Amino acid sequence: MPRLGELERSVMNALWDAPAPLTVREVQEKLDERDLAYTTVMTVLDRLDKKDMVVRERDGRAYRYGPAVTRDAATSELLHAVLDSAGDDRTAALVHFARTVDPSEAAALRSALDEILAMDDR
Amino acid sequence: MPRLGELERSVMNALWDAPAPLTVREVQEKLDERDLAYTTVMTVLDRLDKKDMVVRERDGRAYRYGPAVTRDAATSELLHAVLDSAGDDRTAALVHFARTVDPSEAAALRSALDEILAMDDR
DNA sequence: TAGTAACTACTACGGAGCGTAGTACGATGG
DNA sequence: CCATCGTACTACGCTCCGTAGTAGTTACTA
Repeated sequence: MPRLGELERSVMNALWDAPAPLTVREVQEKLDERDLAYTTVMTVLDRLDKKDMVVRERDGRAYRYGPAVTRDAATSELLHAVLDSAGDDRTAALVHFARTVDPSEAAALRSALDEILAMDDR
Repeated sequence: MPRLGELERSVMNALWDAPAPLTVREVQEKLDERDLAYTTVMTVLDRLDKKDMVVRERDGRAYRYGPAVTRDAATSELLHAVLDSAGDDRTAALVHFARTVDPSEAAALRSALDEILAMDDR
């Protein structure tokens, strides 16, 4: 997954927050604090499409855009990418990370790990 | 911590791999497969310095450059940055991540979490 | 002592990514 | 048939980064 710019990320967030695929117009309205031109939103969605971050489907004369992956999966992929870029010290980096996450998140993380490790043992 | 380019990352790796701070010349030699100009390496080190990724100290008429943070810490910071960019679903992203890490890394991660969570309980 | 080698500081340039948007053109509905 | 809405394509300026040259300073050496 390629890296996203700040506006691209906002658009993805809009798509992730929506219960169903959105048209360009609807995305523009969701971002109306930024007062973007219609074509700006179109360009961004087009780039996201080229990056395979969104899926588009025809709806009458317009397109509807939806996220190609869930937000969790996308973030998780990014985490993996960072880890891969770390080269050798993957484990060390993870341990460092573990020591610096928010406690409640640490707990969530551990219980998820417990589950998957338990399945492996079986 | 700012994002690094590919050459910048190679230079950081050279610094991380070295037991002590390196001069420009020494970094250039470590990267000699790439056959970079001396000044190219200088520029990169200069940029890394402006990004606070390295520390430089005088050594005679030359400078010696060392990493400003350990590799683990840098990677861990990046992981945090990714997580922050994820917005709401931090925990969900972590859970997704947990389910997709390499099993041996999952084990390492969990034992690190065990430690820190145990300390918190105390 | 004057030339050369080593090192730094500053400037430059081209390509890619991205925020931003305009124009041209086709379809559609009154 | 004309105005509206939507898409496709093009564009422009900024920043980052890989890459490097030049100018200037210090220091050693013949």
